[in-house]
Amino acid sequence: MRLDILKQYQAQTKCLVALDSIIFGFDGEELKLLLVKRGIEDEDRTWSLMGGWVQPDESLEGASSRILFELTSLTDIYLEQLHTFGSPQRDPVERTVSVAYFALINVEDYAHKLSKSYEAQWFSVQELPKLLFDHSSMVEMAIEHLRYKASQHPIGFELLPEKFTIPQLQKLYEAIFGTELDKRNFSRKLLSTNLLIKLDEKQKGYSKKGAFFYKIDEEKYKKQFNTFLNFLPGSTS
Amino acid sequence: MRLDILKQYQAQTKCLVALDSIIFGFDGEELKLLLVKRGIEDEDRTWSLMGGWVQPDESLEGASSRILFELTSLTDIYLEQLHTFGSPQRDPVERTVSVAYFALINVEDYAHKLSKSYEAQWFSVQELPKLLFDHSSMVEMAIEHLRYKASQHPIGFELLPEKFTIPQLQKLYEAIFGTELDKRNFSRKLLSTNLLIKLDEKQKGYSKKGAFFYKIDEEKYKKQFNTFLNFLPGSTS
DNA sequence: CCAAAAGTGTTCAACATACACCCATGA
DNA sequence: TCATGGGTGTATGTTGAACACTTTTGG
Repeated sequence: MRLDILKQYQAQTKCLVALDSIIFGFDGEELKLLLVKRGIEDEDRTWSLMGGWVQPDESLEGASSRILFELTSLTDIYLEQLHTFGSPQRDPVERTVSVAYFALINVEDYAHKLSKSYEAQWFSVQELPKLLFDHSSMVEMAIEHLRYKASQHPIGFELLPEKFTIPQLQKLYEAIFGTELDKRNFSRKLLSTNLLIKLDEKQKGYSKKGAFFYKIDEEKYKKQFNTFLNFLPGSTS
Repeated sequence: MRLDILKQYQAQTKCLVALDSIIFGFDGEELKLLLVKRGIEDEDRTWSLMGGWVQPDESLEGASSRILFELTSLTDIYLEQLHTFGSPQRDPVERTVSVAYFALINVEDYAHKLSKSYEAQWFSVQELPKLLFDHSSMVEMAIEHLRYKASQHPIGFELLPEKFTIPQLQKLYEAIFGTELDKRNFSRKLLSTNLLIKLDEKQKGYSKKGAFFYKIDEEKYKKQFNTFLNFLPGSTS
């Protein structure tokens, strides 16, 4: 190793590297965000994104899965790096570069798994509290990204239980985009992807007639994920 | 400030934070990447992306502009954060988290501005040399992102001189997507965006007839940038 | 039997594709 | 005058949007 190179490395100021997760969920009606209580002063412990430090021998993806697992006890979650935030003043305690991750989980199935060690709570994305540091900008970017992504890829499934109905899926898309959709066009478009497998079972309790459950064709879904599906749905009249 | 919080900050291992730029250019024929010579051993100085350290009081965007300016003397460049790379072993000297930035510049106009202090060279994206560390994955991701982005947004203009012809623009899109396009459909689609302003001047020297120059309507371009234009062009027969 | 949600088909407009010929000019 | 690239129009198929009625069943 050349000495001047080593010196150059040693001359650099190091930085704290943290990670924050924007965790989306869907309860059947509204798009939700999972927040925890956190703060640097006793008196102003505010709501914030779930986060943590990147450990010395940990990759960023590794850290994001670990942190999500600590909070939710879930593995195999849809997780995607969103953006890295690094303005010098973003953390008033000490300069910290934070890598934001974008996560999609299914509220209903896993609500009971939430760790008791955190004061965690689901908030509607419509009514978010004031957040720590620059977490509001992270959330804003994440919502924009969710829309972008959901318009191109059938990513919505990540937010639903394994078995879901078409009206449920439609409500999800309506929540993501904040619009109403025409159910005839929606279901036609959806079924034309051939990504759904119709089950014999019907949903009980929600409506009198009951809607058929579907599940996703995992094979095709994974294969087609990176093809553009132009999934932005047409609106209702 | 609560003491336990402060202690928690102090207990964390800090990390070197660097930045690498994937700089695209277009010479009228091929999509190019700007690389510099760099390396940690005398004997294996390899080609690499232009990069640098993030300074203590500098934002990430600030660092990326600074580093690009050092190399090219250009300001006001299209620059976008791509992804942060942080696997523990990516830099063999010491753990370094690197934020990759994606830059689009115009080769022709600014070729002469390249700093002499770096051994910099344009390479066709078709024939890239072996690169330092994980820079090849960064480049791969950047190319994919360029395609994605260019298919949705009229981002191609960033790679061209202020005045350009429609055949030039078509060549650029062909280079980005690695396909041939039908010029009739391409120009119709392009002009239908109403983003181009036809100039009186014609290009000289390249063809006998000469093609009209166009410039972009900056106003509309900026306004429409974040609308999806679905710009993926149809192919030729 | 009625209210509430599920499910389904058709028409029309817009857009994407395929395709071929004439134009301008420098050599 | 001819070779080279520039520029344009039309016909056809596909896709998305608008729109209304029938079905099921729990209360």
